[in-house]
Amino acid sequence: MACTVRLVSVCASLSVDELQLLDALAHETVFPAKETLFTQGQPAHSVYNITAGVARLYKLLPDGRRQIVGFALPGDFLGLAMRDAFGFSADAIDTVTACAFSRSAYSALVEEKPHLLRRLHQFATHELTLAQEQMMLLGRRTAEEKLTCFLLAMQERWAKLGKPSVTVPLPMSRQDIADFLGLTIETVSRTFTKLAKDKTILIVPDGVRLMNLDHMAHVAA
Amino acid sequence: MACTVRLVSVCASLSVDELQLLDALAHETVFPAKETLFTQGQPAHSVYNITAGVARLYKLLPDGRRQIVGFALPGDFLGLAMRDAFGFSADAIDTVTACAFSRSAYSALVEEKPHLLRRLHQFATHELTLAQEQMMLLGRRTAEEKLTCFLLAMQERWAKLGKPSVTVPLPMSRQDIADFLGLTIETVSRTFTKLAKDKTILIVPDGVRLMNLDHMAHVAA
DNA sequence: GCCCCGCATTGATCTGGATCAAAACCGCGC
DNA sequence: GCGCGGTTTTGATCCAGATCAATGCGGGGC
Repeated sequence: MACTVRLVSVCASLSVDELQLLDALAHETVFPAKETLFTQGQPAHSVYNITAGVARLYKLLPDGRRQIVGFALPGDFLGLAMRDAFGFSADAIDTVTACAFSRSAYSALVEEKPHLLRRLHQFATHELTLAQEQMMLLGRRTAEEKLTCFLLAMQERWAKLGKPSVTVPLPMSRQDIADFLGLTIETVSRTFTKLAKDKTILIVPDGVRLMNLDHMAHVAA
Repeated sequence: MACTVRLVSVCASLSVDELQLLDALAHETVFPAKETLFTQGQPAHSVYNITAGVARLYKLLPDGRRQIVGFALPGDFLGLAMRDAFGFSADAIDTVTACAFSRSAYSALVEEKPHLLRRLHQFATHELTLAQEQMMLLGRRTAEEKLTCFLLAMQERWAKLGKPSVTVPLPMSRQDIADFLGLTIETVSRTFTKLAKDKTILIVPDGVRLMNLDHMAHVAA
């Protein structure tokens, strides 16, 4: 497994021989941009560990309203929050590569490796903390605060993956950002424009440069 | 430990001797209505298992805006989503009794009892699923849908605790409901009035009677 | 019983963000 | 380079829910 995210991912807790066990179970899969990894409600035969690319994770209402519950970056694990069926859909934003594990084999391994379970539990509680932060954002923040928090959070996430920079890549569309922040595409666009006019950010191709981190951190509180 | 929530709680996974170990660690604590269990950012010396009453779990912004991230009912475990400090505050809505465990003793026990860890992990992933559901609600649903979903969810939760009934107790204030649903108290009140006029619900002291479950389930989708 | 006092309801008005509607941009294929 | 389809930006208007402002109501203390 030529895994470039080993140190930040679930696998970081494992010994060499445990990794070999895991290797035997994993099959690396490539999903081209826009392809579906899995769909909400579908029986969860596999779980995934993203190794490259970005995926959007979302829930749909019957009338088509969409809420993106998260963006999965390299190192993220998909399959924590499901019993038999996936609780959300996932699709590739750019080209995504992922380690897929059959759920039964993965469950069996987790049973007998408490290290791995502890690591997964850490991931789950971290996700839960982020989800609660997102509830605050969705329920109580203004459009400008939402976008500011989002940009800072994305910078932070890329930084943890070894790409610390004030230039933040944004591979997702404006519509995706809107559906993540509980806004419309027009409001997201207008808010980007406003932050750019304020010289808080500079809009660059496929991303944004953060020009006034102090001010942004203050808005995000 | 005269624990009335044993079957639905974390403890359900334990054997008799493990329960005795846990008993030795627990001290039952009573919090009168409005008292604080713990505060966001405070070092987390204890974790809690609610045995009676209802607590509100919330985050505050520096300017006072509040988001309630959940209501803790009997059987709920508080202390999943924190590293060293609590990620949210909790206070008693009515009289709350809880089993408190010192965090260090609890961590040590979890280390050596994979049963308990697996159970905690189940709780965490369940919480995560609920949190994602709440994101959908906060980001994409209308006021009427929000309240309808909330009332159905509360009914479900009381039912799982052995109180199945179309009369749903609501010990929390209108302001609490507003801060949970990302609305104002006025909108919550108006929406209650509208649902009552539609004969979807009947407002009773400290709660609500659900008069048209089919219609509510349809709105909640 | 009656007076508070904190909560809830109702009413009137305002507004942030949604909706509707063009334009502008930006690859990409030919 | 040019045309074309999808995305983004900008503009004009609208409206769900917020805000501001009384009024109502219920339970506890005396």
